[in-house]
Amino acid sequence: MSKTIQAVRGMKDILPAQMPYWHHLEDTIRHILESYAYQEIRPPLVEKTELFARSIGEVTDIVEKEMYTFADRNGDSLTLRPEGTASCVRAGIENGLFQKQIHRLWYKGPMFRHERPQKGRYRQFYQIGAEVYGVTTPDIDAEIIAMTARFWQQLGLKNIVLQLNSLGSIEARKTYREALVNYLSQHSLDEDSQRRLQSNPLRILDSKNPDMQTVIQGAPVLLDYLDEVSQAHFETLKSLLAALDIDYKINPRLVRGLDYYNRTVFEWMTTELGSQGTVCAGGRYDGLVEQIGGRATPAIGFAMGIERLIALLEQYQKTPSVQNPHIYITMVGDNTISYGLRISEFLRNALPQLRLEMNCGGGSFKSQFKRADKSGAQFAMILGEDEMNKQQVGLKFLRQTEQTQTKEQLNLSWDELVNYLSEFQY
RNA sequence: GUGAACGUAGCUCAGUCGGUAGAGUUCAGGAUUGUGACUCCUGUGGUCGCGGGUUCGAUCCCCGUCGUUCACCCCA
Repeated sequence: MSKTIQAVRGMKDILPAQMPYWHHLEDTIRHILESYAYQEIRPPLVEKTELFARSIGEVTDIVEKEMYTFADRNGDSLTLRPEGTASCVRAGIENGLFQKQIHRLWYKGPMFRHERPQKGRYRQFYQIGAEVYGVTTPDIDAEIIAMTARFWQQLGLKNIVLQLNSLGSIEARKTYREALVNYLSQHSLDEDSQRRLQSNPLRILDSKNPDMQTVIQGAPVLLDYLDEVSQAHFETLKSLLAALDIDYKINPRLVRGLDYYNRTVFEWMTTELGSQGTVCAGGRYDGLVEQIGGRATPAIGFAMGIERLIALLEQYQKTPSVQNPHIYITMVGDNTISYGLRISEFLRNALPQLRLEMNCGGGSFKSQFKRADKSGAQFAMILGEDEMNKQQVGLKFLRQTEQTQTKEQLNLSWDELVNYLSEFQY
């Protein structure tokens, strides 16, 4: 034990028992994304550090203290991506995807942030995200939100609520920020808030400290500072959501942690995961492409935390179980192993859908049967010297279903076996 | 980064007011010389997270460290 190497802190193995949840979630989301005409993109996991510093914001926590940054052999500073949007934007610019075109992109994969691990928060965690480039109008905001709502509905997840806000234009946000800082500086703030006054004053509005609530109540409201265009954008979005019957709650204190957001921001939250309740979040970042060096291109996107969604799925247990083999092959007697191998390869040729598990590693006949039972297989195949000499197989039902009234063990030739199995409903 | 609780067999846990550990389960074998699920028997499996201190003696007490969990912070 003392010399064993453990996984690095905050990085977990996703074990076979969990895989059905992951597959189910990934498949469901991917099909929906495709039904909205999104196309997958897979940028590298590593980028130049500067990319994240410039997009996420120099003074954010992510960039200041949470990135896995290291020097490449040539001295370049590289970083394991802490989020997906920056890479997508970079890839889009580099490959000329945004030249007066509308692009709907999606990605999935691991992200890395050096945070203290906690429920729903890991140092390597998985996100699925989507982004749309080239659309200024709020129709796309509404479509994106409708699509995310469809995710939860399709996955059978309840109790996820939508919070919505508008940050206005970059200029409006700046004006508001000044007003807010001005107001807050005249009041006594707790330690965290004092720190945030410099870095991200809008965050102070989100403080959980009860002592801060009265100060927060009296603070100027962001929505009052919205420029006209942003206001109209927001109004249209709200009416579109109403037309789609999508419930939402305006949260004037909803600010995203990343600097690049403007106008629409939204968050899907649950109260069932402890303090990490945000399951999906996103918004507009109309200035980002230009900021990274591309031609000015409006954009909107979101990302969701897969571990958090899986945790919800597990609570509801709305998932198929692990894929058991259909047949477990047991063997006794001389030369029956090669007979078993030949039959199993023959069957895999004839019936590619079939899941076969060979008993490997020996063991008494009894223990082979125990393994067959444990494997969850529908059938045990028995291959002994008798069967081999007659070029047959024994097939025994291990489980009772409507289909298996015949509980008798069958003895079949190879061809009969293929016929029998091809008509069997699993 | 801050705080709290916890680290005993592959898994779930008990235990020793300080005298180097036990159950269930898993796995292997047997009762049933080629037939699982129930039952019974036997066996494998632990430097009690790691390092140091106190002590005749530490898994237990103390300190440190690593890890886990939860909360703060931050965020998906």
